[in-house]
Amino acid sequence: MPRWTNNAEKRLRNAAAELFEAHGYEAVTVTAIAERAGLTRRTFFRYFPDKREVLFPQTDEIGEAVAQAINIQPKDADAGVLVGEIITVLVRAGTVITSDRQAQRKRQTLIQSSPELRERSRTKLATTAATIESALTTRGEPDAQIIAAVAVDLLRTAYQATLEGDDNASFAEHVKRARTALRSFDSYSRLPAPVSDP
Amino acid sequence: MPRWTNNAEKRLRNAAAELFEAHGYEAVTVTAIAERAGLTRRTFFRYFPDKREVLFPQTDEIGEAVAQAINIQPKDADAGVLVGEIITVLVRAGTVITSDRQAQRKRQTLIQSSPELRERSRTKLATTAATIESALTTRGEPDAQIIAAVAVDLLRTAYQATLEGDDNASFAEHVKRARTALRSFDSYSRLPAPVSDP
DNA sequence: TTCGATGATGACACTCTGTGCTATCGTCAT
DNA sequence: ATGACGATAGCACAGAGTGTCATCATCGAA
Repeated sequence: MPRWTNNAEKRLRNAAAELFEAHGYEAVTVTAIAERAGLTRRTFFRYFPDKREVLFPQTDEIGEAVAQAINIQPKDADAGVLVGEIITVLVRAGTVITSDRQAQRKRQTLIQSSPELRERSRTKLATTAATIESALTTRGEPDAQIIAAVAVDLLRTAYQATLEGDDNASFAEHVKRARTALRSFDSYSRLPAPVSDP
Repeated sequence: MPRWTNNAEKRLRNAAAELFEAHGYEAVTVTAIAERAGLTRRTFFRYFPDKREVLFPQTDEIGEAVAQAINIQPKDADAGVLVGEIITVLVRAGTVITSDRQAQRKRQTLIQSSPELRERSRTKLATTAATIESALTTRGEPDAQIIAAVAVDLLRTAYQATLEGDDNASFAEHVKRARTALRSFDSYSRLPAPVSDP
């Protein structure tokens, strides 16, 4: 029979979660995590490139899903259609993610408690944005960067709003609300000289 | 007479810049920077909280400027007006920042060369977004978070486009283009079930 | 001038992260 | 058995960041 149940990676993640919850992220050392998992410090770093990563299991599933949806679209789809698809996928993903609000709230609280973790969280979202941007660029979309960035903003803000709200507004509703707010950016441009823009 | 010219902070920044340019960010040790500046490792950390920060001198000037512009507006200004002000200030700031393209290109190349520096760069922008969001929230704007996030996205993407482009498009033109691209987010929502949305 | 306070710097020790390298142990096919 | 192989332990090391104390220059007051 195997030494233990052998899911070293899972054991490490569980140990980390328990210790972080008890003492906070910074107070917990990698050695402590490894020992609680019955392993060695060195082994920890064979499963995770660094200490933060033990809290971010996912590969960029959302970004991949969005890229997939973009690639499926017909060649002549314009930006409006592509964005519509992006939003659809994001709403689906966001709804799934926020299904167990209590667990996500705890996780989010932990992440927000440490600058290191906040930075890593931003990096993950940046990766998602990069994935989306790449898919859009492949299709020749000239404004891929800003579109991808805003899409991820919608995901993030709706995610947080869904978790923070005591009300029962759905993720989709928060996305819709945020999209509406974007209209503020489309007003008549009152810059130095309003040249021509009927 | 003072030991040297005593601008310890400036000396450290210069030393760091020179060494980074010569050997890359990661290859340069804090000790090396300090010694080149005629100081000690320990002194370095008295001027900068960490190694990355030696490359990010600014206090959040842009965020403050935007917040200032927001606070000036009359009480009854709606989101469209506020966003207009935000854009105006961002365009001014962006134009100034991108005035010496060559220097900024070098700086940006260095930052992009290291994951640590990319993360820190994102953190700085997140700070700017937080400043703007706070100013908007103070005014009772319910969509402060998404508006602030998108505003910073405009700043960042236009900044990068301005630096990367060999053409002579201005920062303002890049912002305008990106704003136009945001219209894609305002299309009819074609989600699961189009319930009621005339 | 001398003294004492003050602020900046040096010097040292220490913890923790992250990494390379080697040895060891268990498992499995032959 | 035996040998190959994958996972883990064990060790050593560099570098980041921090706390603490000593030292030194400067400057105002007696």
